[in-house]
Amino acid sequence: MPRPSTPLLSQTGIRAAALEIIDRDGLDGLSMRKLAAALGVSAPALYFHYPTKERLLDDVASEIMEKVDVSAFGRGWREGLLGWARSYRAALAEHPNIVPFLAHGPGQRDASLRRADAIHGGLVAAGWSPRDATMIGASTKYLVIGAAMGSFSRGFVDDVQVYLDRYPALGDAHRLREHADAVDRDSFEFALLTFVDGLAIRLSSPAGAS
Amino acid sequence: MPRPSTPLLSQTGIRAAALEIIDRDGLDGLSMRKLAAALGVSAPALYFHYPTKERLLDDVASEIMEKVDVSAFGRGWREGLLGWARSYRAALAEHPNIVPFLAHGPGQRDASLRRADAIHGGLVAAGWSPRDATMIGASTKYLVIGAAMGSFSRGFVDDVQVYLDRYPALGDAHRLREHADAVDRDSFEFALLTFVDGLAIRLSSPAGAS
DNA sequence: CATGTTAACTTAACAGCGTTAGGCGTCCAA
DNA sequence: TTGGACGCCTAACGCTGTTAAGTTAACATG
Repeated sequence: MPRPSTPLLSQTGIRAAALEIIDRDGLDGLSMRKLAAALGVSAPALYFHYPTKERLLDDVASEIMEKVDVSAFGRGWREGLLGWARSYRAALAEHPNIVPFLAHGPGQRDASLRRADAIHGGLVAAGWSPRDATMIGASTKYLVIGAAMGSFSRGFVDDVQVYLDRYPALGDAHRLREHADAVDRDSFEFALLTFVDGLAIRLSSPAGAS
Repeated sequence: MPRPSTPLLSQTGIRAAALEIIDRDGLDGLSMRKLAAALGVSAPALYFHYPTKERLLDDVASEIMEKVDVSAFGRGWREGLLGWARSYRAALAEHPNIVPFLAHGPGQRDASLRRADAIHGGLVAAGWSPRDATMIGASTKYLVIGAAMGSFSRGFVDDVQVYLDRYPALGDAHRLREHADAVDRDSFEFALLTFVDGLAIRLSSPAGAS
């Protein structure tokens, strides 16, 4: 079956199928053969639309990152930072399995740069020094990525015991894991608000406070 | 060559060689065949000492985590938190390539639980509620893991432009990458101190402040 | 309308992966 | 002295990402 009248594949379709597999089977669960099978096609056919698996994943990651919203910087640095961080985390939490990949390289260069500029610009416009703005941006990213990694892997299960006081009613691991998402969400919000509160101190006090 | 008089392999030796390869060639650069070759042995020989590659990596990760120091909680929650976070980050920064694996599952159960208990206990003893203690522990972990992921991958290169104001002298990507470590270290320290400052507010004000 | 090129797929194959099966000789205990 | 476990070996399985070569439909051009 060569050259069908209507193309069987498209970059959009490939990305969608890939993301579906990743969400369902994990990042390691995605193979080119499995992806091709899901699309009713043989594996090498994919290479006519994406030069490599990594490029495909780059595109999938970029697609996810497009949901990150930096528009709130128009309402002040505090709102801007909170809005950015929350939409960032929400975007990653929707597809936790791709986070390890996403955290290991930039996707589309243009879009990320535009975002970085908006964040940095918004902070500087609010009175932060460029150096502080850089570090605030990086710090916020740390929080988001760290939280996303946590929710990616229920690997923070070493904290089982620690979770118990938060939800003292439950003793079995099943319901515990069920509520781990809530713990993650609460903790992220806690971390973010605490960090922003700490920032407020720094901004109000003269330079070189700490 | 069957059954040599002195065993060629040991778990310790295997771990050391594995970590060396990971540090040099990255996590994906470690294969059982390559590891075996480095030890002057054939690949299946490794399976007499480790049942699986994942178990081996678990052990390597645990070994790294053993350098994390929670003893500073004896000198108050602030010092405890700072000491823990810094030693944690330092341990990961020494072997950035293993961070993605390390962040995806707990290693030795005993050791991590002991650490988690020390952290949680130290916070509660200092007056934090168990719920807050849980979230503080999680938040700090977010910061460390996020920062470690950032230094693992020079993947935050989308921030190239943002870095420029921090080190305005350099324009080429080479020296920029060179200084990226410094930016990461500064940003982590900034994030950690800011977060702890924010915590101090919360502790001094009545419950349910935010 | 015939022709040549390109597009979009196919099957076959390569090297490398983690891992298992089976063989072989050397060491240790009885 | 014999038996068995130990610690390695080679061979092989099914998987991976990717490349090569073949096939034919669609499209552009004379």
